[in-house]
Amino acid sequence: MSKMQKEHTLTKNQQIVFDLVEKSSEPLKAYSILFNVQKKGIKAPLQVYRALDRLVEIGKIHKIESRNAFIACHNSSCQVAKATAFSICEICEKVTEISSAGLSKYLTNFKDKDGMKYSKYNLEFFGLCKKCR
Amino acid sequence: MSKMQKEHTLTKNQQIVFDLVEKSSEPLKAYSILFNVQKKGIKAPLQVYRALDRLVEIGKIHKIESRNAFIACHNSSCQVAKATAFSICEICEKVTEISSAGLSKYLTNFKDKDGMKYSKYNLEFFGLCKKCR
DNA sequence: CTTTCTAATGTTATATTATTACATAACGTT
DNA sequence: AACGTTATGTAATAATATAACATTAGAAAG
Repeated sequence: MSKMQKEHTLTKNQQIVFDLVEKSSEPLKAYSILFNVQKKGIKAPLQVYRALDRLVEIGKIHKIESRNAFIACHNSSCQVAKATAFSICEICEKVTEISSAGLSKYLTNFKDKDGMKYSKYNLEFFGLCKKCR
Repeated sequence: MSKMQKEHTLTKNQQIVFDLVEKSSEPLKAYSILFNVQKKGIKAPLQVYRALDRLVEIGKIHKIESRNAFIACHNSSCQVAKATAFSICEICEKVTEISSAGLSKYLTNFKDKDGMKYSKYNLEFFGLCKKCR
């Protein structure tokens, strides 16, 4: 484990939800997660949302805001989930996390007209993926 | 009217919804819009959502995805709503549309590892606004 | 080991956001 | 006038998310 990354031991529900999201090749929606973890004893939406909230907080997963869906983090450099970028195919809905040092550097250092600097950002690109073009 | 911008005559419901969003100093949520236009004869959520969808499509308003709220476009350069950027204060929830030629140019030209270029993006920055700092 | 504190869990109910389905009306074009 | 298209009206319901409150589990201190 990296020295820089704080260790977060996942609780039971968090682990169950994370395992599912992590295994998935596509972003999962909260109620789809709920349906799929009911056999593991999670019965209510709130149990899922609480686990998701915490997992987002510690950067293990990200929320795709335009889709209300969750995807595991595949970018070791966004450990605290403060700088996220995704590409989304508008046909097949495939979502990929973008790991670009240049992009991340540009946005992290971006200052607006008032000189305001931001502590966090989320960027979603839309277009057609290779397959769908 | 700019030569570049296509003229879109708004229909009755679209105009009612747009007028409200346009007057507002903060992003409005769909059901808050509904409540506020009931005196104008709009009675159902769907009427609001249809107007919002169309207004977003033609670039008169934008959706703040992380807040499920809508704000009028204040950026003459994003006429077709394909390149949007906002700053969001995490305390007071003030939202401002960012107009930065540099940012817009950088993102519009951004290509990922596979050389994929995108037709659209939405960027949301989070931090504390002047007042809340 | 037991008290205390905190975080996580369990459970029910409900709030909020958004869409499906279908019927009708308005409008431009031929 | 007939036709196709877009907008509207309406009811019902689906999908997403949170409030409120009770209970349990685990860590830390004495």
